[in-house]
Amino acid sequence: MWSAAGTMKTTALKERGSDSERQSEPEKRGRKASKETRRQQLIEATIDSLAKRGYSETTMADVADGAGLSRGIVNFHFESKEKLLVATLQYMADEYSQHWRSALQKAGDDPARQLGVLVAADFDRSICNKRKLAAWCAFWGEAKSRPTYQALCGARDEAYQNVFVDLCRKLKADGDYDFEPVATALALSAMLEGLWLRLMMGTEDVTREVAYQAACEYLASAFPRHYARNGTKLGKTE
Amino acid sequence: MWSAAGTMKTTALKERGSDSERQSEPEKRGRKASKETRRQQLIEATIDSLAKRGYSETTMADVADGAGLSRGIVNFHFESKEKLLVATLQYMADEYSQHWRSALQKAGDDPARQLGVLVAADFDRSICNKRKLAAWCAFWGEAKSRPTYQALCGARDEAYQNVFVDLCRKLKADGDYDFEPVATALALSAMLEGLWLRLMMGTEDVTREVAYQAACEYLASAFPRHYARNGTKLGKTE
DNA sequence: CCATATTGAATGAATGTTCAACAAATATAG
DNA sequence: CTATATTTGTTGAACATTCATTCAATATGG
Repeated sequence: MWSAAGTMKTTALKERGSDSERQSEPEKRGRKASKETRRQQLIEATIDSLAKRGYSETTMADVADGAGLSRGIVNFHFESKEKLLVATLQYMADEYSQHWRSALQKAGDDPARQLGVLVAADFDRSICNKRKLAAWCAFWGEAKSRPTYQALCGARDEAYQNVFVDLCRKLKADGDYDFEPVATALALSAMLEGLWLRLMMGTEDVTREVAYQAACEYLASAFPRHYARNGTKLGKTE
Repeated sequence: MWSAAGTMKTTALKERGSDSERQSEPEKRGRKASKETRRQQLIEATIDSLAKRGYSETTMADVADGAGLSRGIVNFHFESKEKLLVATLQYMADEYSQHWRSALQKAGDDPARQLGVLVAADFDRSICNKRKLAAWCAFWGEAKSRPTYQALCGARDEAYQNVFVDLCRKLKADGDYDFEPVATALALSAMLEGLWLRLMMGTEDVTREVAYQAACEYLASAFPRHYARNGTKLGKTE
């Protein structure tokens, strides 16, 4: 399911010009799209607004304008602003989850390759871009005071964390390391999130490539018998 | 400094009851504190509100109530809500900066000890508690769309980052490692920030100790000739 | 023509800011 | 050392604005 739908959404949308699928002709007006399409359109407009104005200044009017629709329409498709935001967060969480699961599936059976692919997936353009990162961060800022957000907000959720722990365990057994798998997995996933934060801030000269390099540096440090310094994975026989 | 004054504020206050220094007697009313004290009191109330309600729901009324003062008072001491929030962020940034500089100063000349102390400082109760972390995160969420915040928002600012790079370089020379110092420093500081984020979310079973352990795990991985697995620093001669 | 999507103005609640009145501290005068 | 004046911190109500929500009217597709 997630692997089939993935191709349409995650490719080619460069940084999303926020007007990708909006045709320039007003096309009269009226109902031009299905219910689900309209919901998605509004969610995308919400992400745009979160990224451009931040959580506290995202208004229903801005979302509607961004989608090129009228004011009242959001309350029709989503019951309230709160519901809209929850749906948006759910949308992003699902997308993220699909993304890493899909990447993991394609990685084959080698744990070292699997972990490398997972880390690389985090820096894929389709999810790691200013727009999405800003939206994530907007929700993080509100998560502590909202239980509903908190549950969805860890992009790197429990399942993700368990996969990391599992892979760390396997690599430890295979490479005879003496680290503590749970702690190492936590350090790794926290680092990925921290790098996202840095990328979102946009300051300094931290680009996606630089951030990815830093992550690879960690892999090479923690699993020297599985990863080389240049970011490539060492062969199993080496 | 923080170690001397620390006893009063950072201990025993469980998580800051938000009414620590407010005496229960109304004390008539009227001006009971100096200008600077009052400003600080309002800033503390702002942090309380940010932590409890999040950025978007922090109101002037809530701040005033939290400080036990009247509505109009905030606009008297700070010109506007925006100025209050900037002052609050500045306050936290200064506190963080002082904290790590002070820790660094006490660490002596050994780079390995210096780095270890810096990492440990990040998990000190006085700055690493739910209240402060939540406030930081509230600002992070708004930083992208506000240049003023962006400049102050990296608790781990440029100076901090430079110290990390410098220490990584020294340790590399001393321990003959083959990592890239800039990338390693970035990975390390990003990981610290990511761990903060995890602590803030409060979910899972990530405690301050667990997070610190994860950070130490990284040190042991990246600098095996300087740090042991149990979190202690290896002697220079060993 | 029926069900439903869409519009846009009206509504009401929430909230930041202003300000006139007031009170406390400090200065000035007798 | 009192009494008065001046400055300055504080209050709380009034005001203006922003914004989510509602809804009657309208448009659209089947």
